[in-house]
Amino acid sequence: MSIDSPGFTIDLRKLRLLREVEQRGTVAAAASALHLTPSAVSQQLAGLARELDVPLLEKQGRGVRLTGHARVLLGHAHAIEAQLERARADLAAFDDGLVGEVRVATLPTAVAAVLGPAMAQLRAERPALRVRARDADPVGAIRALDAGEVDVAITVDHPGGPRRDDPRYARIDLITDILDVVLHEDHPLARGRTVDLGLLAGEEWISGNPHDACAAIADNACAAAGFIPDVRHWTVEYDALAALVSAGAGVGLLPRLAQPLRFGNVRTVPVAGPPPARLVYAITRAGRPADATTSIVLQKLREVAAARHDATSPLVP
Amino acid sequence: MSIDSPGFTIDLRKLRLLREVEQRGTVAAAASALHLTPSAVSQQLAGLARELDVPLLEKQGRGVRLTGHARVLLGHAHAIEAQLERARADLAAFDDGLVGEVRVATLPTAVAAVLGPAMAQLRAERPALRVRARDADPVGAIRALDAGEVDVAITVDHPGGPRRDDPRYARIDLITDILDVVLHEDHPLARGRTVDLGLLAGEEWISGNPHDACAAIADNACAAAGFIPDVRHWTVEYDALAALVSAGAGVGLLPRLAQPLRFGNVRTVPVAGPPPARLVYAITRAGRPADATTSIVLQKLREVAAARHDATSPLVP
DNA sequence: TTAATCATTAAGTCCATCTAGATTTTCTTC
DNA sequence: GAAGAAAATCTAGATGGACTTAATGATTAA
Repeated sequence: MSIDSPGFTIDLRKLRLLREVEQRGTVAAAASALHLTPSAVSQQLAGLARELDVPLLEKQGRGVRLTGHARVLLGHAHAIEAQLERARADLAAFDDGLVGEVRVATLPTAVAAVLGPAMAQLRAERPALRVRARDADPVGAIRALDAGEVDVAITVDHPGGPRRDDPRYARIDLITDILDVVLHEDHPLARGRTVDLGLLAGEEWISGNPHDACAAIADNACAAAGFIPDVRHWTVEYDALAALVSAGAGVGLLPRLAQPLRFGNVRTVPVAGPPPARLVYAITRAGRPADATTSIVLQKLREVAAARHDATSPLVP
Repeated sequence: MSIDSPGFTIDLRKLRLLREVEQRGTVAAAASALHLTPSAVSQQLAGLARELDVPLLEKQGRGVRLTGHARVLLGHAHAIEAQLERARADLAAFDDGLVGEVRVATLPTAVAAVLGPAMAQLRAERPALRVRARDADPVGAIRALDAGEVDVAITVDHPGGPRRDDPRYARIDLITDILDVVLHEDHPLARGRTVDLGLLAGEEWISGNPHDACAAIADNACAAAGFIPDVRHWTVEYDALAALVSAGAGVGLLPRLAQPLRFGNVRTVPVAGPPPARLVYAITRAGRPADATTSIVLQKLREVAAARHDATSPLVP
């Protein structure tokens, strides 16, 4: 349908004219109230009636009377004008961060620790500010951010991702997610308070997604301990990695955010010395000053992360 | 506020452009879908952003991205377009008598017998067809009908009212409302099966509103019986007339629609011979064929009146 | 009957919107 | 890295819709 074909839309200005005629009783009075000539009002309403193919005005003495069609139409006009008024109010409220939708791409593991609590608090504090969350791995998160599909991404560094000082983005560090060793409960080191990674040089290793930060961090940690891990298995899901350990297939490293595990025969043990970790941060496009809504979500994420950090996952300096 | 001042209304066509840009992703695609040039879409959206004083589009690579403001606006646009769609549907349904409002002016006494039951049935059968009722005496009813304030009047003939064959109106007879004599229970004739009016020639009479049909009918009935009643009291409300009889102030005639009375010491007795009566009818303007909604209400009134007529108030031939 | 009020029509003016072409920016490809 | 393609925007000019003025017809009031 073409944009100027009849019936494409209804001109709200004409509805306004009709409403004014209803309230003031005559075309002339409506025209005067709107600073128009009666001729203009008459022509516009005749045009509206033609577009809709219904009679709107009937002659009544030397004045006019609204038809039943016109009254039906006006019933909706009131609703539409009210909706427009709400739209206008919401546009203003958007600038104050009271109304709007902020789209967030997040690491699945960050939902429980950060995004979920933040959304719960925001829902209570600002009911008209909606957060729309979606899962994304680090690659997908940055891609969605670049494409404008999301306003905020909660993610970690990954190979090929933007550098920390990339001017196209603004970051807020949220929490340091420490990686622990995952061992079967029968493993000789499973009961230790910490584990020296070097002692696991001879084990069969289970690695995460090679595109993910965890795999690289694990490799680096092993390299620092002086060996290259013998990776026999790859998984994308942390749960699958834990399941493999549970089955005795090998050992691995798992971020604390993905814990606790649901396998009774698996133990997680902190790494001895400086812990391998990944920094979870929120990142936004840095073009111009962010919307108030986005700033509020970021601030809430920072608050929630700070509380969480005190509890379980100390930031490394 | 002038009709073309900024903020008077929002052009729905521009909202439609914005929605198309949202769905298709680019200005060019939206323009193509609407058979316009990209230039036109760009200019219109720039104008909308200027009118609303909010940014709607941001540059994103070589394309554009919608701002948070734009998404807030579009949330309302969906609601508005849905409302417009409903308006269009209702305009069509009006012609089928499914949707609309019919305004009725009615004799107060006709509500219980005719209009009330008709409204109840219509509410069940056609929930979207609304009847708006208001009280009116015969003079006010015709005046409201002429002024276009109501579509139907339920009334009776009155002095100065339109003649039965007035071409400006169309009538539908509803019920013949017979007038009975009202007597105090101690009156010697109060226990009779009928009363000969001539026997009441010496009584003090209580009359209704002189502008009302009842007063004229009573006068005529008395004249036919060979006397002119000695009217000592006038009332507008039937209830007041009955109260006067109850107080022993005199006798009178009361329409059957106003009965039963709430005074225990008052009796109503039919007039002997041809009963004085007033014809209750529905009347509409006769200019052009009535709206389907109005016709449906009239038809329902006729049905209800026919049923009522069988029960209590036989039509005189 | 005359005058006044109201709506509508006809004709002309003016402004918003559209098209066409040029420009700028950005992405892709060689 | 250069060239080309794609996208949006800008400018200028054309077009159509909306408004005004003036005239007409109908109705009411005096």
